[in-house]
Amino acid sequence: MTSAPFDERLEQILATTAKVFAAKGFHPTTMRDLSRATGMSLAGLYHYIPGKEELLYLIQERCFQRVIAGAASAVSLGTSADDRLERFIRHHVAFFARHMSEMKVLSHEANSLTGKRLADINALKRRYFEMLRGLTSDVESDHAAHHDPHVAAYALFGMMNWIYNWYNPAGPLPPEALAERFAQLFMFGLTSPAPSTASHGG
Amino acid sequence: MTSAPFDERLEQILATTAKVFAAKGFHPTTMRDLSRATGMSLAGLYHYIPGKEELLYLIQERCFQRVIAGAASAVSLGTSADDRLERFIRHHVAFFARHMSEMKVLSHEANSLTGKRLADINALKRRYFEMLRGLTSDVESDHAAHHDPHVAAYALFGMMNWIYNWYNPAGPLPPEALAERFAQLFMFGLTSPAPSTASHGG
DNA sequence: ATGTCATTCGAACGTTCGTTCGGTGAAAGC
DNA sequence: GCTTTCACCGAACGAACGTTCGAATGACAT
Repeated sequence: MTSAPFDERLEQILATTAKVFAAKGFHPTTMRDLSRATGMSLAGLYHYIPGKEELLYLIQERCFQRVIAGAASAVSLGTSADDRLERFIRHHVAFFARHMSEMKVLSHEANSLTGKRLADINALKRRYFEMLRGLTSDVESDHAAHHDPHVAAYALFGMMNWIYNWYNPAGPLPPEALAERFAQLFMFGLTSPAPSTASHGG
Repeated sequence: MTSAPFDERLEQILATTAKVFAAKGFHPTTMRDLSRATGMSLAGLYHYIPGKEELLYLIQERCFQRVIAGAASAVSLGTSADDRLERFIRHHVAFFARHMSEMKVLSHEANSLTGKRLADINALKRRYFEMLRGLTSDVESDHAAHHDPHVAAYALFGMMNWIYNWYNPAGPLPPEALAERFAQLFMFGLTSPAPSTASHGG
């Protein structure tokens, strides 16, 4: 029941809103901030969305669906437990680095939603987490390692979801290089010798 | 120029406020929430602090000073680069787990301050970060590892500072056990064989 | 030309926010 | 005994918030 131009305009609004939410945070951002950022009147915004919280929900829901689909696709190409986990890591980190605003909003505003919308997003989160926990569990079985797959999965998510606090995708370290380093670091630890790829010296 | 009973009352207020900030977030928390939580009138609160933001600042500043001092003390006992880094990790994780409210507020509300107060906290953050980067750098030198100490330090902070999202200090895994697992995981990776300590089977 | 519908707007509404004002009662100082 | 100081409060203030209202605009079908 929605028309194409309507959807395109909504998409623009969501993209702009994600940037503002990422920069200022959800709660400090006012509808007047979004009005300014989108070049639209306050009332005009309400033609596209029923309220501020729905904007946050739409940003999180779309982003999460994409990251889950991408991860499933990446993992499906794996040839071993180790390989599948490394592919998951590389996909998540690279996706994060390439969609910093949306992923920051997803990570940082995880509890800014309420009610059904919060429950919806939490369901996606659980699905994604179980996906990773399956992988860490398989890897540990293969290596007879005695970590807890549950703890390992959360530790890895922490490592990866923290990057919005410091990483600059336009800096000297491109997203794929960051992803590779994270994969090596998590699989083999800080004390392991050089990763298999050539040195990144420069 | 402050009296002892005044300071004690302020300490109570800060402890209560930290819990509320941790539970609801800084911005959604209203002064009326804090009034209710402390059992004090709205105006009464302002007898102890000049404003809401100062509460956040005091919580973050005190907590950060404590964590920095504790880390310096823990690291000083180390006998090698590896040992010092492991001690840093164990201290940070255990401290985090034992002061979840304050550390969550420190991690999650890192950019909720403004102006001079923000600059103050950021200075402490830089000091703490450089402390860890020195350690990851030393460890990598010793092992001729080819990771980036900068990236490794941020990855580790992410791993550790994420725990407020999932860890329950009163659950089956006590803070020290969590700290030990994190240390092993970061030093040797997920694929490493069992850690040197006895198995935690059960 | 007329009616319809999507799109957009300026202006306002009611609420809630952080903060302040003017005060009260009790203890402390002299 | 009078005053000062401290700890605290009920009530209110002005500002800012999310949201809504009623109307204007333009495109397009009839």
